[in-house]
Amino acid sequence: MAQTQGERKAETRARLLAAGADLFADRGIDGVSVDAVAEAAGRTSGAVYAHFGSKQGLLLAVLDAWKQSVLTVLFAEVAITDSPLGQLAAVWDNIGNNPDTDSDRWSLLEHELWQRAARDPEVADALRARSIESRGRSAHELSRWASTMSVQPVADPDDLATLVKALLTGLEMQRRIEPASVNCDLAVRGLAALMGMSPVPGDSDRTTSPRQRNTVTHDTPA
Amino acid sequence: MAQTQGERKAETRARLLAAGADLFADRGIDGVSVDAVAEAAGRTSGAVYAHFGSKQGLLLAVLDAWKQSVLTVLFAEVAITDSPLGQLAAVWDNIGNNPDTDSDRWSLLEHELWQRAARDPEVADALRARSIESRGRSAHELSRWASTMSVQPVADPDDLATLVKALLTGLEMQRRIEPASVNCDLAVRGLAALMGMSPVPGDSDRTTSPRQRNTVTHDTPA
DNA sequence: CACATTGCATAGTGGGCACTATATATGTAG
DNA sequence: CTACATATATAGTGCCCACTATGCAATGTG
Repeated sequence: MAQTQGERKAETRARLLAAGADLFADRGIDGVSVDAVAEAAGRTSGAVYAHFGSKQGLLLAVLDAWKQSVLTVLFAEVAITDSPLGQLAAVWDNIGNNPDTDSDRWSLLEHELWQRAARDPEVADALRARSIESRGRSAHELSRWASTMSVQPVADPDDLATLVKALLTGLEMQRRIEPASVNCDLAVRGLAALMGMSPVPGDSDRTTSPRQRNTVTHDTPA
Repeated sequence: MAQTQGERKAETRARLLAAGADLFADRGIDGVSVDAVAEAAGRTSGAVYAHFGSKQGLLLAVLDAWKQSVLTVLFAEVAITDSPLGQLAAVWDNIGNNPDTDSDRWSLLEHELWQRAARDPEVADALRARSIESRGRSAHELSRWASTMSVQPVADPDDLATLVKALLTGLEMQRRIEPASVNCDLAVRGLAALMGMSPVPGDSDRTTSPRQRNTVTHDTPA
């Protein structure tokens, strides 16, 4: 007996979710056929329909499995950095400065989902739940950070988390269109302004110069 | 002679572009067939291929025709507002606080294009050109504004324009997922921080309370 | 008034894809 | 060992859609 049926089923499900996340991020949801996902997972489309019922079901399951993964990594990276501005730089490096990494693909997938949410209430609900939860976690970390640093951010923790996420998201988008227009120093200046850290020293300061990339890796959620 | 051939051709082209922009924004590029665009324009798919060669050609033409329209309206709205914080509020109202208006649909279309640009170099080039140009205009307006107001923004005009656009884009995205988490006051606080206007008064200040909506309208570019 | 050209319509055509119906093989229970 | 249950494979089916080939009526030209 190589595997029980339950084990095989669980493995198939995990493979399909991983393949779905990968391909959806790479080629876009509409650019990927159910057969392609199944093949990438070493299965056939029959398995997808047995597990998820439809392509949409697979999509929602991918979204669900994906919760928290990016934020968890982010906090880990910030924790192992020391200077205040260096920590802001670590935030940017994780969100928007990692071409061809896991976080890069997650962010493309997030955009795919966002776009679909604009027209599909079911996806919108799922994304909203995720958004509320991750903002809560960010707000907590940000308020701890602000009191440690003795700075006065421009809004209360929850609103501050919204502003920070918005700025990072917008910068990351801009970077994809026009990489030259966005760099780490710029992101740090923007973040510092929101955190109430005035005024940021110039480029000569080494805290915002190119950093050795830390290597906390993402693991695909179960 | 009702129309010369040239007039008819020009009208068909304009109709197709308008219908394409509308439908692409509404249902997504992949969610709209060439036949649907043609029908919305009162023509048939033959006209689309005669004018643009392919669906992609139509898309690029839509992108091209769309240049500047949003920024032009934005500056007009800001110009007819008086108080400094009121002007920041006017910026947000135009970018992110207008459900079911033209600017709302433009922003959805912008996201459609952004997403496609992530996988299609031809679209990416077109978007990049648009981005550079509009940042230039914004930088100019922002630096004028900053010197008029005697404030010291957190970065030079070009970088400041990038930060402002990023923040507005991110807030607008967040608003679509979770409208309650973003309001005008929050946007004004964030913008003010980037502009170096410390510290923003609380909510009781009337400058950020609900404003009568101005009515500068978009015109579909020729 | 011949007749070329243009602008668009009409009518396919082939391919891709979401989804279904059913078969098969492997594990499971009595 | 028999009989059933389950997980996935196989083989369609019908639809949608980008794109093409061609027709045709209106416009332009001498």
